[in-house]
Amino acid sequence: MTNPPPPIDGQALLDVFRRYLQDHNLPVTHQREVVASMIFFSDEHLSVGDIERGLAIRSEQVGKATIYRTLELLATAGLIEEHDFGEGFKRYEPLAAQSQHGHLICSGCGRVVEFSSDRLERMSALTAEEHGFRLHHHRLEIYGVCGECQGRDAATLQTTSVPSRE
Amino acid sequence: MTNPPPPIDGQALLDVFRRYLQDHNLPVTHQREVVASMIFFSDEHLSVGDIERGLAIRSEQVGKATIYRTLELLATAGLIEEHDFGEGFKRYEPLAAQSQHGHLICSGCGRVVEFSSDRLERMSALTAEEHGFRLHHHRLEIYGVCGECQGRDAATLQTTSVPSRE
DNA sequence: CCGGCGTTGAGAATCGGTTTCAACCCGAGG
DNA sequence: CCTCGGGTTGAAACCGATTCTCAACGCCGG
Repeated sequence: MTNPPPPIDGQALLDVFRRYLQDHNLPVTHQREVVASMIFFSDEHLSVGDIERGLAIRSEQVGKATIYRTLELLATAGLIEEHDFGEGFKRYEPLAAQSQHGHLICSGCGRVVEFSSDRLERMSALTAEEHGFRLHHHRLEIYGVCGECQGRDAATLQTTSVPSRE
Repeated sequence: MTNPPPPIDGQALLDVFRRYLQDHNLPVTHQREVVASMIFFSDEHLSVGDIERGLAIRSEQVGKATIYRTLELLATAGLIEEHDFGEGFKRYEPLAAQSQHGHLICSGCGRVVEFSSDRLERMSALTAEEHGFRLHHHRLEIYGVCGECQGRDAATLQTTSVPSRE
């Protein structure tokens, strides 16, 4: 049930980002470093709001335009991945160069659990091929209710009558 | 390789929707019917803009607030599905009560091809179970470049370096 | 045919995200 | 160090999608 803690080396990613900037003749600015750090040193899927808030707590003020621009850079560099879980905004996570993975999303508490699967890899490659597509990447999201929330819901249903609405 | 034309019976879905409204003591209004029809009788993944435009062509004027409200109703009723292909707005498609499917999205032309796969069904069920989740639904999107666009890209690359036929 | 209650729709508000542009900073060259 | 120039920054304006507001309206049971 508990997923293993991500073995992400934020410092290493940050170094790669610095080198990426240098290689592309782009200035290594303080803002770029702190925004990148926020994501690299987090094991959550952060939203831009999360990043803004986190920076404010650290007394690092960075305009949101710069946050978005840095995220775009990081995505282009292939160091982070953008996700849309249908909340009306996007979330970002450091991209462990390792294999791709899917997301299990709890409709109850919003928790996101990552998983990877060779089966998934093989299947999407096969499917793309069948339709003449050159595969770039895929995105699998499984929505459901996690064990905890199932327990809570069951308890709630005991104490309340059945609501026809939701 | 070509995907079969959708065997969606729009009329049946519309009937289900009417019954759903009656069962929930909600008025069956003209607006609700025409908005639902737009989606039920289309085999595309329509955006709200598409729906507005389509209704305007039919000389059916429906406020966008009502369109959104009807879409929410339809989604709650489980008759349509909401999709976000990262275009900055959402798209909707009638939900054939049948099996779920995934989407192949061409990064070149934006074309969306549907596919279904028992393998996918089994895999997501298994994955959810492994993590203690009660599966609700899943969403698989495979991004790549379709055959046509691959051809066009190849041709473009030719003409930029080598003077040849168009 | 009536009345109540839910629906409708125009417009305003919200909200995530992008653009603008003048001030500013990184970093190569003196 | 100092200087310069192009890329970067950020406040605010802008944008498009979606939601909210609220008075007028229409469905439907009686």
